[in-house]
Amino acid sequence: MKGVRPHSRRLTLSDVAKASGFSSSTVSIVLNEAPLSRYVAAQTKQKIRETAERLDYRPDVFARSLRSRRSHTVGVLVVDLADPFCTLILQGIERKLMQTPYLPIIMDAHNQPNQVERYVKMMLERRVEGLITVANWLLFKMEILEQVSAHSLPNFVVGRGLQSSRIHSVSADNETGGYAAMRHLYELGHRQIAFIRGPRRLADTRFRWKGVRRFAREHHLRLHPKLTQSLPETSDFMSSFECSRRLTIGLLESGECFTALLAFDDISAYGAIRALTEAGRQVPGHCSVIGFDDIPAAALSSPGLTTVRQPMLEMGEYAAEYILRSLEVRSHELRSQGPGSQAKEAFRGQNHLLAAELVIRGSTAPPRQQGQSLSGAL
Amino acid sequence: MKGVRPHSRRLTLSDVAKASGFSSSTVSIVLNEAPLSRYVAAQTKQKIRETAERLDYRPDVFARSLRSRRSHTVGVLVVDLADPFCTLILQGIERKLMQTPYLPIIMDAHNQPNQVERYVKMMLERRVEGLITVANWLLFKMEILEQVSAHSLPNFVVGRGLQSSRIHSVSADNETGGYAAMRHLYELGHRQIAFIRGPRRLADTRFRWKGVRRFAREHHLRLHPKLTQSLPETSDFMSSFECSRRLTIGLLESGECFTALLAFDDISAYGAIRALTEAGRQVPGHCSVIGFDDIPAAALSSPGLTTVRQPMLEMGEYAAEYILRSLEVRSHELRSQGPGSQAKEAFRGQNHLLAAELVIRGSTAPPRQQGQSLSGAL
DNA sequence: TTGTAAGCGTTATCAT
DNA sequence: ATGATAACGCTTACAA
Repeated sequence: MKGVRPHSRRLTLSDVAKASGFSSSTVSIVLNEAPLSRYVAAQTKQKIRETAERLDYRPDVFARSLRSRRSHTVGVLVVDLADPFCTLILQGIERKLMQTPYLPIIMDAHNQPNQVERYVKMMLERRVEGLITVANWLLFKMEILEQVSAHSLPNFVVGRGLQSSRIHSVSADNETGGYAAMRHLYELGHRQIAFIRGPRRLADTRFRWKGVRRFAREHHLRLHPKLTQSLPETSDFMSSFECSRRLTIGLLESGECFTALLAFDDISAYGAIRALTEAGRQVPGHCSVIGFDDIPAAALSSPGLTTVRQPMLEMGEYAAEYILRSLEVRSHELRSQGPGSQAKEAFRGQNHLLAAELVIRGSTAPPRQQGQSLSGAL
Repeated sequence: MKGVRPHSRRLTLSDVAKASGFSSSTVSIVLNEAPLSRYVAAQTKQKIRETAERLDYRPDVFARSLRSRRSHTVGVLVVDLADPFCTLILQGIERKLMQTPYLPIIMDAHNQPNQVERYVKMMLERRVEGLITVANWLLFKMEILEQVSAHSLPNFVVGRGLQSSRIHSVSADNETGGYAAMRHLYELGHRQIAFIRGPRRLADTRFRWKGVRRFAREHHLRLHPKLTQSLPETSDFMSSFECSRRLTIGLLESGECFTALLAFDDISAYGAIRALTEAGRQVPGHCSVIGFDDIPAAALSSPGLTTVRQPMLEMGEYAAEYILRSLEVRSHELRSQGPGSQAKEAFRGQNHLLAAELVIRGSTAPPRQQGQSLSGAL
């Protein structure tokens, strides 16, 4: 038989059964710690576990899934992995799932709506037991996700823009965030504030703006319409850099005076900063800039970007927790043969909000009086 | 039967068989376009495809994998997803795999060596047909990956730091990159250049430095040891920001004169910039700074960061291609029953290098004469 | 307390 | 050209 590779056949359950002297059912029951294993003698368990260990037995996931109808996987659909907003959310999800037998199956739609659809289908085919969608920039049709709910799988959306849907979700408290950003600028002494709002259709845009307006109302601050611009309905998160830069140039050329600029998010804040510095205005010397999100770059740049942090790690963890809990509820239902309970509904609200926290860095400062020194600009 | 959910049983192959009037073997052969399908009448094929389509038949991946011993998945192990260096690589991998029946299974080790080990095992258990490791910051033991090779699966590493291993890999041409960075500074007129080198143990560090030294030698430029600092052996990519900032402060305090600084990577470049601006030095006005990698933030900050771009997308694509090709070779081997051929070895070299390209942005400029104007600093 | 046996939905090897 | 039939490795009634 020289030349023929032995191709050592994989070790199966019945190998362990033979080696331990018990039947494969007993072995299966013991190794899975199935309910029935309560009735198996401690000695037997011990022996079985030992031999399994000794032989380094690894169950075949496919056979197991085929038979048990469970995949022990959770689908994670990322609309665009390149968006820095996403990665921490993913880490949050993974961190939670790591402690469980569930494995996240991550797919990246590259910001292409048809990929989203394709991947949802693939997820379903791969029999994920739940789906988490990380929607950084929500311009794909939510209806696609209804398929998942139709299969009565736990379905959850984390991140931007979910407004009216029956799908549970978590996002940062945009309104309070917008409010906090405004207050920060106000407390520094700014009264002439320019705004780069997000795309109008985005729910986030509206919520943040609501917070801004609420603060303005409470403090008798007039929001000058000429200082208020909106990003176009772009599909690509990166394009908002360039759009924001253009809008800021327009703001500058309009001749209107402003000492601070509140941007929709960090990317657009950087676009604004680029326009300002190109026009010879220092940040924060001549103009303070504040963003939203706290993407990793915000801590890197000089000056650091003052921003409103979305708790992305926590959002990811929350999403994973939701799925885990739903799965738990479900298996209880099955066990008790009861009809669908509404225990799941108890999960704090349809769209949960996590606090957004102001992170003060170097891009904001008190407005400078005319003629004041240029030094100490940082 | 009221109250009992019908729980509509999944549609199986034999359902399609019955509906189309053929046996399940024929249906299977046709739907898979197996070799044997060449002998199936065109009419039959047509009919079978139609009914499968009509019933919206979806094969069960688990049954299929169990039987065929193939998973059609490729494992992608990311050492740390939060590293901006990784995401584009991932997108490159995915972009390539998208066009094939292979699905990437992405796992993120959160920069924890024991997670790497655990996930490699899980990958193996999930029967991935190949493994791509995205090693942004290589401080875990490569030996873990030997397990994969031991299972005689295609095994590939993309990114930083692979030096001496039998595992194939792709990385940017660090030496040429270092050389290009040097040349750029030199051509701008810089002669007093400070260096923040990477951790000594990292292969990347050595290659980049080699390029730097080669340029210096060729142009009779003396590299002042006092201006040459090394980052410590950190495990976390983000900590290099702070380390670099500290080293730069030291450089500044040493009183040595330098008009440009060449950093190990973009993160450390930003650390240096922070130190410089905090010390009141403008970039590039008083000091030019150049990085390495071209992480997304490099285009966002103002001034934009001049850097040496690692072609991450291409590196990812290359990795996926390697796996795909290996898989192809393998199935040919199986078909021809031959012993392991060395066709695989023909894949351009053990460690393939992709060109690193200089990206000139705003953080580098000609050195300024003493007393020159401050304006136009960008 | 443990063993027997019947599938899960495919694919592959034979026949015909 | 197409159809039986036997695995693949596991879980789970049910039997003992």
